[in-house]
Amino acid sequence: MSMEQPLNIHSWPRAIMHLDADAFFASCEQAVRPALKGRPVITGKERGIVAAASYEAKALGVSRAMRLFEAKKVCPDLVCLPSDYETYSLFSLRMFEIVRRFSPDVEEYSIDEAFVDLTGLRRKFHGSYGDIAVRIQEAIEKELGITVSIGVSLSKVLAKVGSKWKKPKGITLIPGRDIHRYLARLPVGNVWGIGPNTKEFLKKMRVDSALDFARKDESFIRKHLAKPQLEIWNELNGRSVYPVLMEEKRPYKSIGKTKTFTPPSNNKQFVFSQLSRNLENACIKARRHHLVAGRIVVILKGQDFMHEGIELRLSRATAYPAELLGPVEEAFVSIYRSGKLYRSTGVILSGLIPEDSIQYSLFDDVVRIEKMERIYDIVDTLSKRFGKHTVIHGSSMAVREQMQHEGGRGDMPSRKSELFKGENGRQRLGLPLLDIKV
DNA sequence: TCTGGGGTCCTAGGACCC
DNA sequence: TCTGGGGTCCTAGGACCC
Repeated sequence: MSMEQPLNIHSWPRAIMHLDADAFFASCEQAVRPALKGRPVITGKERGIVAAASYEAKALGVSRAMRLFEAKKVCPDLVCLPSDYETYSLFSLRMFEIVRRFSPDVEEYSIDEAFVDLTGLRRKFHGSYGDIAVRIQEAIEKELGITVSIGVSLSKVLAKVGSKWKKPKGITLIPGRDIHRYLARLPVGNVWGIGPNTKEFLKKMRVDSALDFARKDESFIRKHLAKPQLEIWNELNGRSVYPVLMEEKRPYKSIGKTKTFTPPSNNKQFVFSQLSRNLENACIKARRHHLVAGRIVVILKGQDFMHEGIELRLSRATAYPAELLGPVEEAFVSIYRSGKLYRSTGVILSGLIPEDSIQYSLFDDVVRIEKMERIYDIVDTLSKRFGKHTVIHGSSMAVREQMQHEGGRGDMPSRKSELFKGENGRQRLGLPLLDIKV
């Protein structure tokens, strides 16, 4: 394999901070309701698994992704709450605002994590990077009532090592001369970006700690691994290659909705209505962000956890289910296998572009499209006022019907579409959009 | 961890074109 | 007719993350 391209290594040493909120969802709940402070709290009730656990709950043996009934078994006093993303987003927003008071160079990495480039800020704040970390930590705790853990080092990967080192409410500085001490005590699989696969491979090569990995020759990395690992290797050695990206929320590249249902079903109409519901949800999200999709992937997952997908290319980008339902149904019919038990369906909208950049072709029925725009404006308005899915497509109805009387079967007759051309086991739909009844 | 949901990036290899 | 080599674009699937 050839990787002659040099990596973009920054030429001077940087001071990069990683900030990670402690048990974020649970902490927000405790901040909002002080009566919950000191008590074992978890969120995720709506899904039946633990999404976040407060430190009190963790101390009693509750861990992430645990099933709710198990968590209650080990901890009968557990306070179980549904996740309230609106509130968490608000806390997140305020947290980033506070961080930005110290440096404009902030990357909002996820709802509860930030990277900050602190390079050169010591003079401005009359103190060390550690002092700056303390001030940020104090400001967040005082103003929001939640705690964060912070790592500061020469690169993003090392800063992440630091923020995980001591939790909750830790501050860990890793200067260049101390890097080896931290890495020696860190299993390589715990390094950001090293997943189970790479970990297994490295184990075979007798690379166990992050230090073992960092000490390997560049030639070893280039020979056996790929670009992401080479980047991580450099970062672990204190050479920063990942910049702190402060771009305003980059737009979505894809929007997906998947849902698992239990028990698995071989009712064709029911499975399709699940798919239809996912399509509606994905489109709602796309419209909320004023995006339209040029491509759409339809996915079915069977009991064996193998999934089959098919990608559709649209002649005109859209985020209206009425336009997509036809093609999606064709795709569904082509991959659905009668009698097979399915456990999940999914839809991914990709090739996303801003809705105002749609180009109409000569063949588009502009009048019909505008009519549809008005209808979905109304749908979105109603949903905003009365709740999601106030108006749903008929094709999604079976989701509800199934809830009412379980076990009904109603296989639709299978019809194979000529629109699909198989090639190499993959299939592709070369559209014209189907008729839309508006 | 016997498997929830929402994302991003990388890469090998095919299609297509000189 | 057979054949070589090189470039670009695209996509499916892998790997990883929160």
